[in-house]
Amino acid sequence: MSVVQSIRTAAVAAIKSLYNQDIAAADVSINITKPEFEGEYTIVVFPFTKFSRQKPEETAQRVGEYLSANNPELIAGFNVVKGFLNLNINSAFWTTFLQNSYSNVNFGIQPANGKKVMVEYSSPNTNKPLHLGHLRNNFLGYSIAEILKANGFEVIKANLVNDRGIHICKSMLAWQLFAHGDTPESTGIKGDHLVGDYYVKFESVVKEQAEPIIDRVLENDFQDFEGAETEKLEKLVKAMHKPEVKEDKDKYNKIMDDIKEMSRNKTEIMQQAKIMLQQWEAGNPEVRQLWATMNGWVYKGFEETYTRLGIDFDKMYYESETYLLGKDLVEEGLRKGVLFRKEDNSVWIDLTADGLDEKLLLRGDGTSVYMTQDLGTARLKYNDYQMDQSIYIVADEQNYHFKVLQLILEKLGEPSAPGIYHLSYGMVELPHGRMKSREGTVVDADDMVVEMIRTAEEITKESGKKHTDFTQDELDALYETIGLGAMKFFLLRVDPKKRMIFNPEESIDLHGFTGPFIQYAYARIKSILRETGDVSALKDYVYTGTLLPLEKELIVLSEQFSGILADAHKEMSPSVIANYAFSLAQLFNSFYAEKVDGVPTYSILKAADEDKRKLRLQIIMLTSHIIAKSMKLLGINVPERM
RNA sequence: GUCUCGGUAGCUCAGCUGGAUAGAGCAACUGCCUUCUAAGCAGUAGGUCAUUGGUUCGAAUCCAAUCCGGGACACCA
Repeated sequence: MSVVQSIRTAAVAAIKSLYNQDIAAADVSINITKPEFEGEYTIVVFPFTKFSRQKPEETAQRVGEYLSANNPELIAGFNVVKGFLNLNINSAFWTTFLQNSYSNVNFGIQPANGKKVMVEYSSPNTNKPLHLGHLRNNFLGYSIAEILKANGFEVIKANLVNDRGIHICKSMLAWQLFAHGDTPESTGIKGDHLVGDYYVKFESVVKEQAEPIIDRVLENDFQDFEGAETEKLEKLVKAMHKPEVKEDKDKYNKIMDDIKEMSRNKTEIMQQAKIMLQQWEAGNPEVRQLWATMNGWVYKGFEETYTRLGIDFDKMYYESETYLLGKDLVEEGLRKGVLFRKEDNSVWIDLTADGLDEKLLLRGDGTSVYMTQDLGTARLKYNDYQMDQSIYIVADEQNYHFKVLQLILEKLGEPSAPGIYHLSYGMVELPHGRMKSREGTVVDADDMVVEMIRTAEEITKESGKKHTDFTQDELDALYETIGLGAMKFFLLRVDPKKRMIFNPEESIDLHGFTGPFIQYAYARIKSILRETGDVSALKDYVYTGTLLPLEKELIVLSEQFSGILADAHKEMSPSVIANYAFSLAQLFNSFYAEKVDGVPTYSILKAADEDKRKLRLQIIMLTSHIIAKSMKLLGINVPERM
């Protein structure tokens, strides 16, 4: 049981005994004592005054007296400042805790709780390489999965690959038209990048072909369109010329975008892509062959990137195998009367009672939409694993989609419904706004990784450290550890909910609140531990002297680790771990560096006596284990030397 | 228009289940390498916690309204 939990329990008993009042443990407000006051933890007693009918000071005094009298093993003393009861935890409690924990590399990790969770993340499209946004998704998904494991859950890491659809056909068609048979082997270009290049090529041809169509539309010539489309365009063009629309830039741009989009759809190359999609769906052998070949290139490229990033999956799902799912769910829904059919044969669900709209689930021609497919996939996943929770790591632009997904599953009575959890994260943006592949402002993931590792090498060389006994392989591994560590930490240290801005002009820092800062603290500890020789004497050792301030602070902070793990899970946020690991490293650095008149206060190897040496060794060993574990939960490695 | 997320130091962010004088890092400025690794440490400076009201012994935190910014509300995925 953690210290805070012990205090809560004791406080509940105290209130019961003193005031005959039943309160919940969770209602005891406990803070970390501010540095300017004495003590480690503080109970806020203001809420107790309602039933104590005493002044806050008196209430605090009585509770303090009761606690120290009845829990001498835990509480050694207290002081009262206004309504704050500052508790001194018995220092034997801390040193016993330390002795129990210092050698445990899995300190804080929870035993299995019998619950199963799926985390779906990454889920890339196979028409272009990964970019910075995917990196945030990948690191988040990986880290959330590891955090869940540390909290005792069984975790299935899943990746649903978007390997079919019109966007894939675009790359395929452009390759067919313009590549002259180029392959990754013949060009030396990584497969996902090669395919991505043809996706870009496709878009540029569309743009070219759409221009004359747009021009005609703007001159009220609708020869490229028919029927309802012509009417819609007439309206749009008319609206565009209204003075109030011309004033409103947003409105004007929106109309212009609509016209552009409709025109793009009429281009010859877009028509060809649509035909190709139909051929793919019909199982045309030639198209399927090309599809398999090009996807194969992409997978090889992705595999390389995933391996380098240390990202892995337990289960792969492919949309080409799941896109037809969900139709049987729709049939069931119709039978149950949850869904309804319109005159044109399309199938809908009415969500207006829940404050949402009507949602289409099958088109008039019987084909399914994104939502239908996701409904089917949710059932497939559940049938595969019967997990208690299914987490989707997906950007916040899809908040509405997931809200609707869960609601529909609920209405259909699917057992997977209650477990659906959308871990919604904010987009990574550039200083000038969102990344747009059409505008070529996308930060490529592979480039980013190379750049970070190069920066790590540069800074390492500038640092003036002599790595004379490192082999070249060891140096390369070190740069990789530091570079990736900096990048992952950068993307994980911020609350997932918040969008973040990345400036490619400024390389990611390696100083301050960063991965390498924490890695450095770890390497420093390991450097000391290499010099200590036999540590078996620490095993049963419990320090009994007086703890100096930073010795105690390090133990207190370490003891909070399991609580931090629980918080990270509750908040679904790796940033909780990142912040904690940084605080711990920071505190260790102060401990390491403090000097009075040139004499280190907390020297370990040259401690004033054997007791202090043993105590401090236990402290830094525990610290090193927690740092290593925290970083592991973020998917970051720590170097033995740097 | 409706829904939703955000607005804290020049910049990037913590703190948000209400608690003591709002914290880090970067950038700026001052010190500290004959050292258990200076990717570090110690310090200075920097704030109307978007605004206004409300609830409370107590509000950055909860509620309401307003302003600013992102996103969503497709027979796209």
